[in-house]
Amino acid sequence: MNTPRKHAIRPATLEAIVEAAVRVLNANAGATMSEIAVQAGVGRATLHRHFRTRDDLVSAIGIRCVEEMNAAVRAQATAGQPAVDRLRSMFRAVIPLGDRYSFLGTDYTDDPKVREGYRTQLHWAEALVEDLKDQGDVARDVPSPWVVAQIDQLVWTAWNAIAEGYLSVNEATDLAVRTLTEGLR
Amino acid sequence: MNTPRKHAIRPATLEAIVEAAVRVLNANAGATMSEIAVQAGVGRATLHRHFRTRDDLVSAIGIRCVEEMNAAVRAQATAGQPAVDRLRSMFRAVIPLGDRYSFLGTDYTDDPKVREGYRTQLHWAEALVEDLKDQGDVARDVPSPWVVAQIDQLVWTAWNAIAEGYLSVNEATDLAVRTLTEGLR
DNA sequence: CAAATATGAGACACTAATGTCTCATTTACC
DNA sequence: GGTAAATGAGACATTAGTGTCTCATATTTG
Repeated sequence: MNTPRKHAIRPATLEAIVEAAVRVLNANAGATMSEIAVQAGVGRATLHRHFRTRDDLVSAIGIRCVEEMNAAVRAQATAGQPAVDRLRSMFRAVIPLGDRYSFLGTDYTDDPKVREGYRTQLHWAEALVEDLKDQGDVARDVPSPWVVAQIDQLVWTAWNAIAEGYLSVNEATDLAVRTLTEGLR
Repeated sequence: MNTPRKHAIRPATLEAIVEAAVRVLNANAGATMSEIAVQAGVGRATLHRHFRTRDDLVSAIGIRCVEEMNAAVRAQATAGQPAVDRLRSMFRAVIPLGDRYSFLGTDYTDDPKVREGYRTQLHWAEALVEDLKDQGDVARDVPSPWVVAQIDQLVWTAWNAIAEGYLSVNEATDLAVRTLTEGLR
């Protein structure tokens, strides 16, 4: 029987836990189960019922975040477009998830699924950079890891700008593309 | 009497502790006093002798790092030069300290001295950005916080590139300036 | 409404880290 | 070389977090 009869989780409870965990762990990687429980508005025991150990919870959050990112990218991945447009689409999709993203950097999990998802993103980015170079949007003499790192950082910078309220999503997206290709001059 | 008679610290011991703490805390913000002691090659008790609590140690490291950064910037700050050259000098001085720098982001201390040092850096960067705009190296329509964030991120990216061995300090510095002003096209 | 079950609250044992202390040993300095 | 002080090693109490369990309550489902 695949359906557990006891302690199935209520959707609302799961939602509350996951959202709180993302938020709290993002603010403080060393956050405690109690803090997460309080922020989620559930009992600490409920956390342990559905995520037996703290590591289980962190892993689950990691998997969820990385899958969200990949899903967002995949949803925007239209093959025919020019590379710059795909870059813009990618930024557009990923920037609003900046908070989920930063979690992955800080609280790195050793979970193989997270690692795999991360590798998927990396390959995606590398392929995109290659296309950008092919189309002359990025100079050939710039090392690809530098470009990938720059894209990564721009997502974070853009999300921050939005969070701090001085740019809209669209403005931040455009500025990210512009910063990468043309620079700020 | 300002000179403590008992438990003055030996320069070599202090050096070992500080270096180990920077290294270890950078790799893992939640590192334990034991880990730091082991890495420093000193007894755990010695750590507590000179830094009564863990917070004291973290604060001290934070202060030291931020002061190192400010000193490096100050040493390079020649007033007469064009803004771009000052940007390059700043990168040149700060990039090799990337590991000290990243510590400040992760393991944020509430210590007022750290905050103050951080603010100093921020003002410095803001003034530089203003000059860059005046001289046409950065477009006026780009929000200054974006530029400052970009500079910050570039320091980290450049340090990473050096740490991973695919760029030299000079190459990374040049590429950082180029990325900021001209972009990667 | 009634039965089933997910949740909340709290008690509990266990572990890991912190911070204090003592004492023997090593190091620096005169 | 001798003295004073810094260090290392380890014992110790204390604290904070984890993970388990139980039982009463709230919620869903039929």
